Amino acid sequence: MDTKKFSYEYARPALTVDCVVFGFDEGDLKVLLIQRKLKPFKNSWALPGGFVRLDESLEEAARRELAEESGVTDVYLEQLYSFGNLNRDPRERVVTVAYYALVKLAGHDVKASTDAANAAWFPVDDLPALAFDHENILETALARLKAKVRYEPIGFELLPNKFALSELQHLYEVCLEEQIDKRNFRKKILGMGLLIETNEIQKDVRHRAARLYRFDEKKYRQLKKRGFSFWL
Amino acid sequence: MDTKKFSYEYARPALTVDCVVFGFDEGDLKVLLIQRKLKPFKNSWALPGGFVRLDESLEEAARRELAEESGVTDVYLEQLYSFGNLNRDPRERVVTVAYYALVKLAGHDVKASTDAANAAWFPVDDLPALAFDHENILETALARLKAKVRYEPIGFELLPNKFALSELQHLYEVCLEEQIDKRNFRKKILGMGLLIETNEIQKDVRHRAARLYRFDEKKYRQLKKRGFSFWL
DNA sequence: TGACATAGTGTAGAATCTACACGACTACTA
DNA sequence: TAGTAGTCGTGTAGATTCTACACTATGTCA
Repeated sequence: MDTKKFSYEYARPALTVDCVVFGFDEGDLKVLLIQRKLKPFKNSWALPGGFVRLDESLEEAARRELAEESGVTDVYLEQLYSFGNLNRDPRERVVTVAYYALVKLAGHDVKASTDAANAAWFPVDDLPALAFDHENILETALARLKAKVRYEPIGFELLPNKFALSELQHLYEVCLEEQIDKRNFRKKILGMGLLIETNEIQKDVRHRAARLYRFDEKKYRQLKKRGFSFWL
Repeated sequence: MDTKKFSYEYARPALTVDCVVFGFDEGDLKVLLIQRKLKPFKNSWALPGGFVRLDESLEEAARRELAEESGVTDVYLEQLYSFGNLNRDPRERVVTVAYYALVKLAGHDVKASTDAANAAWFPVDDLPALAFDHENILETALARLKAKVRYEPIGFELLPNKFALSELQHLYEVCLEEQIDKRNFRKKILGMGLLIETNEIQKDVRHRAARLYRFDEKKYRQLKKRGFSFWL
């Protein structure tokens, strides 16, 4: 039985997408990994991903794989980089277009995202060995996140819609790996006029509750058009 | 005669690389384009590029195509973005990994690079219609160049090894599309300590000749390791 | 030798950044 | 219910950096 139905004049690499999914919870940065059920790297942890179909764009493929393998939908998703070294897959030549996603982890229950497949969240500084060149991809994604969080307001994608300033600050401290002065941080972030003060406060917290804020995405888009640039 | 020798179980998109080659000459930013000899878009101008072979990495493919189609070698080359929309190529599904290159155009004679194929340099603000989605790729490359020139010393890749400060300033003015104050520019760029003063001056110039400088790449790498960051 | 074109130089005022400490509020507990 | 523990929320002074701005010097060319 010949299952190889698609023929071409020249050899073609296989094309996949892989996703580095970041979440922020319990005070640190996490990545979503899938445990492989098939060879090669059977039982190893890997980034969610898979083959690109002919009837979908690259981003569509990334979103589909994300949904199928980990139940993650409606997230911030951005192309990261394409990896095409010769021996990244032991079976044959595979080129992958990597994406990274940011999810509001604290909102969704962690276990809810986890039960779709054998998926789990790992702290970025305590990872298992990964399949293929996925450690390399993950490092690239971390570097991108760290750089981009400074000049685009993407940090908010990792927090719930309503958050305390101290949570935001802590997120930045974790991403940038540096301490930030509380008063200076507040001055700067509030000075940009992109946070809307709600009249809610933190709940279930064992000390004085902080005021919650929302990110004003609409205003950000307006300001951006006029040449404003987010900077932290 | 069956020329379709390569068969796969699932359909695969074709994979190409395309290069946006920037040069800086006669005071403005130029792009290298190739005139297509084949359908589709026969006779249209397009970015140099072609199919990725199985025995070469993505970057190798980009360098090979660059050399074959335009004679350009030994340049700064960096991956830009991958484009995979469904109908970017009318024949079939083609995904392309785009790169951008920076060449020291003033050194090499323009015509020397041009005679390899039907290739020519176009000012970025006066381009012909381009094949496929190449205008989109080019815009993406321009945006990247404009952003990156601020925080990485890549501008030097577009200038000859020895250059006058006014040439460097002019390059920045063109890339950033804004006027820069001469004294402030000199203060900042010299203050970084990354320029080596040569004892040469401009030649063939019809006014007082300016002193030439070189970029101190070695020192930049040292400083970068210690956390220094280039900024303009 | 005079006209032209660009090279090369400093400063003052404004804006931004940095470092730093304490009273207010809430939950918990003894 | 008074005390304690833990975080919230706030302002300022000094250092640094940014910005705007104009003239003399040096070489070419006619």
